[in-house]
Amino acid sequence: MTELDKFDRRILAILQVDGRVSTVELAERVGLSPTTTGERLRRLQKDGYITGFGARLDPHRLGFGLLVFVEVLLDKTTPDVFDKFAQAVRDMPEVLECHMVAGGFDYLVKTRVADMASYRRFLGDILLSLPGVRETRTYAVMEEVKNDSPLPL
Amino acid sequence: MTELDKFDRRILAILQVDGRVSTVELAERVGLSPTTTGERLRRLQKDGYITGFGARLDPHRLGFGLLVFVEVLLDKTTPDVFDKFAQAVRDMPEVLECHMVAGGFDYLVKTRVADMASYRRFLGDILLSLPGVRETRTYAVMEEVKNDSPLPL
DNA sequence: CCTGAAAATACCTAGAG
DNA sequence: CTCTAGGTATTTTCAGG
Repeated sequence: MTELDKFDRRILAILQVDGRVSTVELAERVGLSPTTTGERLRRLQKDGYITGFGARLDPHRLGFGLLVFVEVLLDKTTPDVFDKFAQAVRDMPEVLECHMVAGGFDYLVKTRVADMASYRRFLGDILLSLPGVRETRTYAVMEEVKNDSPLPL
Repeated sequence: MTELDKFDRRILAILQVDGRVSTVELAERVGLSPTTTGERLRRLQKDGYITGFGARLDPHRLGFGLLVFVEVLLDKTTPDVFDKFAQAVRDMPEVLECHMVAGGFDYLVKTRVADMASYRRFLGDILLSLPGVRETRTYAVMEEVKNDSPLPL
């Protein structure tokens, strides 16, 4: 678990984009033998650099035409509003991301829904019904300029 | 390219989480034969439902300890500021996501950097040096409550 | 859509540099 | 720590029903 050398970074960079390459092809693209490459790959997983593999899906083709960001402000009078909100959000399948931020609001929520009507339901029935939610600001995405870019290794 | 049935959705759901399962294991988990499953998988890729496969990496272990969101407001006097900004952002490896939004600002930028000093450099030397950037608001993430959640198929 | 085979490919171990 | 090489196990693929 010391440090990553040039080959490790190369492996990670390739795997970020082509998650399904075989060990032999990966080996020739990084310039090592399949055996060594396989060992490095296993080590990178064991040490937690690689947390998993997944397919990239096209949200628009799957009925998620609308991407929305929501800024959430909480009522900080109750003690454990933050934990409660965080746990509730983790259980919502519509929420793809949620981050606690420092600045003008408390949480930034990223969600994908079918359309504005669906989002209206999500906001009213689910998000605003949570205890402690004092205010929300909705920002609908008009154009996804860049999305799911790989980490610059 | 008609519609997705229950099996297709099951395949996509599994592949989102386990992008490297073999066709035979995928087959027994969805309850079809390997042959049929392989054909469906190929079709889902050809029709664009699956856009690719990738490894999920741990940003914190790779030197990206700080996640930051930036709201950007543009100077709308020049005609093509939007296109210029969008193209510049696409070429920045530090920027993981960028979306044009409707509401109080123009673009929402998601970036990962090593620390606050790195972000300071990114903001001053790169983002603010772009023509047409009138104002930015920075929100540093204190806790990543939820991240890269799969689409709820 | 399934079964059953063949063909290809992958992984794993052993042993040398 | 890395490579070469062979044997083993899987997987994929292509028949035909």
